[in-house]
Amino acid sequence: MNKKIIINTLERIALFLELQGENPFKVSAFRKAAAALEADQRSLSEIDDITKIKGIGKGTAAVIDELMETGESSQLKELEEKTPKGLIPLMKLPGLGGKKLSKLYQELGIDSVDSLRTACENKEVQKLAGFGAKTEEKILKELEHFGERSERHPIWQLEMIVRDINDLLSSILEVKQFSVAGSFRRVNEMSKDLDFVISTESREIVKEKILKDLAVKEIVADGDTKVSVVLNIDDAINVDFRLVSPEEYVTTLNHFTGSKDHNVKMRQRAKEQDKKISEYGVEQPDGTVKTFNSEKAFYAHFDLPFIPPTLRESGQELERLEEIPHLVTIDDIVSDLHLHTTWSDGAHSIQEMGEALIDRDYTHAVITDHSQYLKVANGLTPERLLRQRQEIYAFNDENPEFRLYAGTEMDILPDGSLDFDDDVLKSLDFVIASIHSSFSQSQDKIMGRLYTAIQNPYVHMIAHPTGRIIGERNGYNPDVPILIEWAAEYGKILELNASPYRLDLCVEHLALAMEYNVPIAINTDAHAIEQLRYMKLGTEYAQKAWLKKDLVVNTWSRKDFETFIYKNK
DNA sequence: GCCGTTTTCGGCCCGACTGTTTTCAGTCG
Repeated sequence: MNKKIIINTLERIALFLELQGENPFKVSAFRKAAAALEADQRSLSEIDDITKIKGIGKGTAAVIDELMETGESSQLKELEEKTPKGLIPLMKLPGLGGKKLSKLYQELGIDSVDSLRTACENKEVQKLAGFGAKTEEKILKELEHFGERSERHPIWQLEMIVRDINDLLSSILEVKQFSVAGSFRRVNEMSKDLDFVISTESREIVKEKILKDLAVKEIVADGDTKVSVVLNIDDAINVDFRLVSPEEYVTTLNHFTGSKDHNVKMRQRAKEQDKKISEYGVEQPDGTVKTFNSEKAFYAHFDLPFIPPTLRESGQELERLEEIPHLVTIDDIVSDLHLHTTWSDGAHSIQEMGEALIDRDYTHAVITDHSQYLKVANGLTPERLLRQRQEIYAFNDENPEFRLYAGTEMDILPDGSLDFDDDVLKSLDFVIASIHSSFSQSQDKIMGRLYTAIQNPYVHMIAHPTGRIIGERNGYNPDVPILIEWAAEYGKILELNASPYRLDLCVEHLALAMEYNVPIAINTDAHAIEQLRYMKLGTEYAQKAWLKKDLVVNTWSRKDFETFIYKNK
């Protein structure tokens, strides 16, 4: 029996109990049991007494035992027979939860989108206790475009919107402080909506200005402290604004940054000290409410180090506190090893790129334009590569405190060969190998291509190892655990491409690479100076994998970097 | 359903908003 199946079964039981309108604490008990099992690092065979795990008791252990013995859960089976599957998608309708759906099913026999629509149209729903005409209207309206609105938005789409909203909020005088919160602040790949927390003493004015200057399609909620709107852009996006006083700002930001699990763990901790956390502050045992100037002070109040938003996920982070000081941050980064210029498909010259890198206080970087195969990107022939190197070294002569290295982002061709001969590669300081073509080849073929690159003594790094674009395409589906083993064996770097479109490798694979001590380079792959900012996103994303700074190549000094790149020369 | 070194019963994170009520339940984050 696979652990994943058990976790899924427990979660499914919770879902069905919820649809039955069961006691919410009972529902969450099943969810907690699933989460506890998932958080436990051991495999099933390594766990001798499952009820020793906190959150798993007699009832949930019985489900697990039965699953292990028979492969099935009679409790889930019974629930599935009792509850129609058509109710599950209805849980997604705003305003409908387990209680209301249960009532609709029990009293009107509603078990699908269609029967719900018919019942609303016949005005049967408003007759039920707890429902009314408004609820019925709202359900009908939601049903009109049910399933159209995409559930989750990719980080690259939201990043642009966040920048626009940041500009708007910066321009409002009455706004004292503000920040994006929610899963976007935690650097999740996908988010359902955007949350902003705003500190102001003039809520009404700020609210008015936001609603006036933003392209608002619909106002979803409009209360004292909360405005919730749907933006009028192609892909409707929900944005919540929380308006609070300057004193409350930090605790509100913390609350709406979440995650939910992190907040629950923090509140439990507070409770042990007889304190109470809410978005407005921390209520002390004597009833007074304490507020904070910074999140650092907030965590210090509970004898905790500052926990970066990126780590606030499962609640497990509270048990890994001693690792936090070793994690990579933007302040540790001294180089960028994957950059394009006007020599191939970049927007800026070597000179412009170099100066922008110096402005960022980097000590070194590598220019890695595309290779000749990539004709659409104006890829470089060996001859142009030679001329480019002269320009790079000329820049170094004028800027002795900084160093640009001559590199390439070389294509691994569809037939499995490399785009440059060893003689050419040998002459370069740094060689990246990447796949940009024939994504649909079999996994064997893709792995063969990657193996050729990994084995080559002059290749230093594999860029964007899976080729994925978040929310758009999965890439070329390599067997990443094997790739990681190869990288460890041949001493190669794997990239964390920091572009919000890619974030490739993903969190799970970064964590696996760290187990194998494979060095990781966080690179922007910038095709223009503005894109150098992606480095911050890259380091934050790396934190989600608990990546240690020592393993991140861009934190290495120029001397250590040179030792690595010249070791086979 | 789970939990307990002030507890084996009575809590379970906390509060805003909405729509239904006429003091509150359900939903949401």
